Amino acid sequence: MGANARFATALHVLAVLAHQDGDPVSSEFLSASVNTNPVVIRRLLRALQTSRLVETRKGPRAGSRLARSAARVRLADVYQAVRDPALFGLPRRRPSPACPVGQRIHAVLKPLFASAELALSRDLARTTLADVLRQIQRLR
Amino acid sequence: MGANARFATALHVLAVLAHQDGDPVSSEFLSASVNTNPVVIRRLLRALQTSRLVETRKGPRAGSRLARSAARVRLADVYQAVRDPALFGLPRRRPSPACPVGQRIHAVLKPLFASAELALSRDLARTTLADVLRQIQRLR
DNA sequence: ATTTACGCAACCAATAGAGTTACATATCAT
DNA sequence: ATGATATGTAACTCTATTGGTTGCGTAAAT
Repeated sequence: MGANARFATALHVLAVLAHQDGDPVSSEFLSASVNTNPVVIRRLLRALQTSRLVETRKGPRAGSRLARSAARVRLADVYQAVRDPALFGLPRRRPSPACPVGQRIHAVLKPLFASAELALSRDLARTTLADVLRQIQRLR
Repeated sequence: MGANARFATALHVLAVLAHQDGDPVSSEFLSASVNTNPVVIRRLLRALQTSRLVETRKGPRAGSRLARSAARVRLADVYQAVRDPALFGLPRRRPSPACPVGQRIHAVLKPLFASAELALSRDLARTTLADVLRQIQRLR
């Protein structure tokens, strides 16, 4: 998939849940809309469950549904639920401690990266899942 | 490497260039500070050259140096130079056109993603390479 | 009980990126 | 000119991540 496509897929899934408001939706159904395997969807749903964005029941006529109204789900919440641990990673290999720059660069960069990611989250918090659903329905 | 570690490595390289202000620095020297292979650094430098952030000369006593003062290099410029084409990718597999949500979700998400990335860039534009160097030197 | 759908482990495949090697090319110094 | 130096670039391997897939156990509704 593309870079960080989990976020887009999560929003897709949540949009379907919002669209089918109330009714539990099976991972089979979701995977058909996303065009992938049900297990991939279940993996994604687990992250959304952990963040209390969706609830899932087992058994016949079961599936997943939103744990709160779509208006209360901000894109920033979804991003937090499924994002990679670090948007801006640091290289695996440690810089040379012999170089004055290498010795300190990572310590300097960390808070700068944190600030940038905060700015990102703030922007994502401006839009809710309800907004997304509204736009989807407006496109008809 | 970690996710998007190219950005951190690029900033590391540029910080070294700023630190050695004026003097051309070889990819050999840079790779020692970053703790990697010179070719990896040269690949990175090419992206920075393309964005006119560094200039490189060949031959003996040659190497790379900043193409403008460190105060004129914003982190957002560096990010633009080395970032992945799309911060938030879309899944490779197209959603089902049979599903009303799947049919439209990507079109709705695209501008939302663009807005978030713009917010990110705006934050990164608040800091310059000179700021980074100053902080490194302050840590002594 | 039977059926349905999730949970989860295990594995394979595709992808991207770093790392590496090798060699051609440009340029400086003499 | 010539030799030394450092980049440019292609080609390859290695590794990590992620999606995709299969199989089976388990919970819950009827």
